[in-house]
Amino acid sequence: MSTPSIDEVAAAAGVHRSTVSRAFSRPEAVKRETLEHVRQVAAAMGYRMSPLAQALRTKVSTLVPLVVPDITNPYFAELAKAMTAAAGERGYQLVLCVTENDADATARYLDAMQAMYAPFAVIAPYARVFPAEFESRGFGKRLVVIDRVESGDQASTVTVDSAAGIALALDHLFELGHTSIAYVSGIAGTHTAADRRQAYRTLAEKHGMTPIELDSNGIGVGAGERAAEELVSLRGRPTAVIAGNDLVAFGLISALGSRGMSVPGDVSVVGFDGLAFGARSNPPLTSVQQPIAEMGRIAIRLAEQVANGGSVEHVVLQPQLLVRSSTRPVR
Amino acid sequence: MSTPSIDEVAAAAGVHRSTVSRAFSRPEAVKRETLEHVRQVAAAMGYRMSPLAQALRTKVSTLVPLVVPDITNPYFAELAKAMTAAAGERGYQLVLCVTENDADATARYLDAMQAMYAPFAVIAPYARVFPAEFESRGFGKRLVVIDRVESGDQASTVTVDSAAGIALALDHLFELGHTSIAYVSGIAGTHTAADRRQAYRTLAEKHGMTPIELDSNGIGVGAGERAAEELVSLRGRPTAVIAGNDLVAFGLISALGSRGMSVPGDVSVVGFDGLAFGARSNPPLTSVQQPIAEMGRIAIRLAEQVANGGSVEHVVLQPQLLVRSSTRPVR
DNA sequence: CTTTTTTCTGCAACCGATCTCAGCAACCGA
DNA sequence: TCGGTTGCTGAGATCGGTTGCAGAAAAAAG
Repeated sequence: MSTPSIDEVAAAAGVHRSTVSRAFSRPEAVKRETLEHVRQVAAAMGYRMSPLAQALRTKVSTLVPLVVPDITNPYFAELAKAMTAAAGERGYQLVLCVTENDADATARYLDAMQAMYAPFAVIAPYARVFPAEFESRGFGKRLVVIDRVESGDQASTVTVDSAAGIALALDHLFELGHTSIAYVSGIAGTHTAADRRQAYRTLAEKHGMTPIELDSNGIGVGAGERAAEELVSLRGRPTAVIAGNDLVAFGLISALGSRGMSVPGDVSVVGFDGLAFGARSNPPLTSVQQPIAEMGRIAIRLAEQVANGGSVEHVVLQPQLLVRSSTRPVR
Repeated sequence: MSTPSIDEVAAAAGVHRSTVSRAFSRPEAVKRETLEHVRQVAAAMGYRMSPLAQALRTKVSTLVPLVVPDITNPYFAELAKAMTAAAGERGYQLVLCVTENDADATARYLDAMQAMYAPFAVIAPYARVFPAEFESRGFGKRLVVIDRVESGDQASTVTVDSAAGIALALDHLFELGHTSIAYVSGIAGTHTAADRRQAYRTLAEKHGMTPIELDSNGIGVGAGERAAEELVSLRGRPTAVIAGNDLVAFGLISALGSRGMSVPGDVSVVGFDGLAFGARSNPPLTSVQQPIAEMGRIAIRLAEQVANGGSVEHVVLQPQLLVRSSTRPVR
């Protein structure tokens, strides 16, 4: 037996539909006794309002799409987890939209969610995103991007300070005595990926080190593999490498292992993301940690802000260094 | 400018609402010329039907919930990916419901999806699931469980043959000369987890080996950690261990590494799941592979079957051994 | 004890579709 | 030519809520 409709509840409580409706969505507009009575009757009947009917009428739902390219990537998985919690706290229901990095799929998802009257959308991209493309897709500025964007007035963003993160990694390695530190960017074509890489170059030179970029024009997966290949063949081999993200770091360590090099024995590795899984990898990964939970909460806040007519904003968070076991003093 | 409503399209095409509706949902009931005309006008206006209004009226939506306890667990992430694809192929839209292993959250999700007129639900549990609990939650038998269940007539299931999988792992290790093979079950309280463990016991004894269970009453995360602890302190230390799932295997390898033991140098490890990530772990993980993509497709098929009044069914798939680098002949 | 204001509830239109039913035209065979 | 099908379209109720408006009852003001 399915849940009763509003009319059945109204009949049972001896009031009109609209009163039942108000009892739930605008309680202050109903006399106290009536309200209690209606709620009691409703509860007894196991009544719950239809979100469909509600959304249809009000043109607003509590569905919030989180668009990610690949849920299999633990970074996006952790983000999804954090965003689910953050959305739940504010009464929203997160809908995960996995695009497999396909622009069409993204567009379809956004259209579908638009049709469901989602109040706004959050998107965590794999490649540079052009908010203008989304403007036409109906969400306008009601969009939060977990990356930097080209033209800052079109969508809110929340990111972590790339330069600060890279500095954290570099300083840690300097303290351990490393002086030859390479960088693997990995596959992501996001602005932040580019920023981290640029930060590496700039900071390396600032410290009088010549930047060594591994797999510098790598495409697709297997960045770690290719980087390892390059690394072992390098004369004057670097003693440490910073990876643009944790997944690349894992791949790199694996590929290094296959070539008989151990981490941190032969080379130190620091990742970027600070994923929980890094604590159980072999070896546990030292990494620049992004405050993912906080990013989720902020993303929701920014989204609500523009949805309520507020202004677009760009929040940049500070990362922290998470020291585990993949780095060690240079011999 | 949002998408026009059916009435606006009808007006523009000079026909009645109902004709526009039929032009899309029951084209064979409309004269050819009318149909083409309506479709043309609709396309020109960028019209798309409101899934909300549609679902409200027909009491059927294309939303299919996939309930998983933790999207951060790569097994569930891969399952989600496969199910998204499988659902998409059949015209459904998967909605990921992450419960954080909380029964209330599960109930809330199921209620919500029921209210959205989801035709059925797929659930991948962390603990034993009792379909009876869900029967009352509105989905009745329109439920597919990615695990074995207690009473087989209440919900369809799709699983992989645990005994066959364990046999695969065991035979592989036997071929490599291992004779002392331990087992770590890990944290999952599912029926399949229990089945794998039982299969290990049975098969070990059948081969004249005394079963060695590590962390045999482990609770919560850190199974790999505790198992490693036990393993190193064991006299007559096993030369290989089978993990109940890949995640535990990763944790075990990590913890072993921290204790100065290398895999596969000191001990061989085989996992269970065959996750893609295992190819990039250190070392790449030998594992019993579940045909996850196929499981997704079958889950959808079974669900459709009971939704259309068909019968509950239990599909058991055969696993395959994925040999990578975490196993090696015994010295 | 009126008059005015406030509080509460009911009425009915509306959101955007679907679907049964009835009506009309064209077509069939007799 | 006429009754009976068949094919197509329109009318209007319906799904389950929300909300502006109006009116009754209660409270406050005069």
